[in-house]
Amino acid sequence: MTRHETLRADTDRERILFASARLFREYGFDKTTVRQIAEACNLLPGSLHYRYRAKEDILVDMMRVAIEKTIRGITEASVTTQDPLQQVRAALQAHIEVLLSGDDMMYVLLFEWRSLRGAARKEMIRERDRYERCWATMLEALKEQGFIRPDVDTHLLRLIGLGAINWMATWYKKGGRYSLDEIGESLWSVISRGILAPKYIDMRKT
Amino acid sequence: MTRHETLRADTDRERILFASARLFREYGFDKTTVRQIAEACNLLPGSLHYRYRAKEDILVDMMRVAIEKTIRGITEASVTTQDPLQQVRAALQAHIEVLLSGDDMMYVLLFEWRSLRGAARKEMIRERDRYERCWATMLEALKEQGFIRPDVDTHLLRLIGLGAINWMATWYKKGGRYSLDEIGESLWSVISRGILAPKYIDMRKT
DNA sequence: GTCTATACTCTGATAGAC
DNA sequence: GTCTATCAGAGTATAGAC
Repeated sequence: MTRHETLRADTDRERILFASARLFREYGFDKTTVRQIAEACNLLPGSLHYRYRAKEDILVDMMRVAIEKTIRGITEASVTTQDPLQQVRAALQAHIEVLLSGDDMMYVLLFEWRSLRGAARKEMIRERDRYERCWATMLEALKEQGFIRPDVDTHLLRLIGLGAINWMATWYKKGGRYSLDEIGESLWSVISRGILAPKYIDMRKT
Repeated sequence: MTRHETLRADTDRERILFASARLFREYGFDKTTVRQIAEACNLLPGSLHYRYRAKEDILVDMMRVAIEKTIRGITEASVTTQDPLQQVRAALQAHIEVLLSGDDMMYVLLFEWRSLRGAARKEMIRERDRYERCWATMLEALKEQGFIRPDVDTHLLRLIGLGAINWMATWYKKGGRYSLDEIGESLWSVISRGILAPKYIDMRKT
């Protein structure tokens, strides 16, 4: 396959994924028909079938892209500083921004994994675990270094924190009452005061 | 309608709602067929249709029951004490317990409202707002009385806190690593330290 | 109130011409 | 690679006997 073909393929793939993501988000995976998807891509159903043999294949491919984007987001954000606290702060903000910046695939990733069955679902659960392990590693390191109070269970903390962020996808509206920065700062304000050892609380930057 | 008929109707209604909730949770609303529901209730599709004219009607009725249960849960919990901090603590635990105690309808309430369209969806949004206003009232009162630091935005706090709880429905497993009490205590530990004015932090009971 | 039987629509997926 | 045409099956909802 030549470089040109690769680029074309990526373009087509992305056009299908973006259009599908918008539809899956608005109507849900089950209520979206392959005819709708094809129409949104200016393709006929038969042509779409040539790219993706089944509707579920589109969903799986979309989720792979979305989770990769999320992992890349928090990874790149957290390497911009050496300060362990700032790394977590940056990763938190990155997760919020990747999730809420308007990419419908992120929304689909969170709420449509139930539409997957069998092997595809297992694969996505593995991918999600891979993402969560990034957080587990960060938080455990922070605790070992004494930043986090000993009585805090980092596993539960991760579930609570990521839950608060993921749920934002249900209420955040672009251009609404809060900016992404305000949201991130509020969350960090609560969580950092809630979990840090006393001597570090005043070291937080917002 | 006699008392006997009322009870019968409620019983039938509940049988249908419980069975539907289990199916909606397991397969999703869209993938659940009316034939499946009827079979799970030991009814034939025609008989089920006599009770509920459309599948969506079952979902709406179920959500009404679930949201009423939630509101009753936090209301009854918060009146057991006069201490404003303990009221919020109790309401928080009540929300966790109502949500995670195993009632499939609660799960459906959280994740299937997207399957509603038009008037039904609007009604559910109103109901959800009614519930959230209970929290808004509690939190604003707490702030006015000086328990919560002035820089905390109670609206955002509510969204963050309820998000953390609601997301628990995606990961909590009965009999798993954490009990409902542990989960509630961890969340309260983080949030209370995170938002309370300094002089109240040591007044918290866990 | 409950059942049998079915109408009618739309779905995902495919076959095969071009 | 893209299109036309169509399949087999599943979906909701209903009509009408009992």
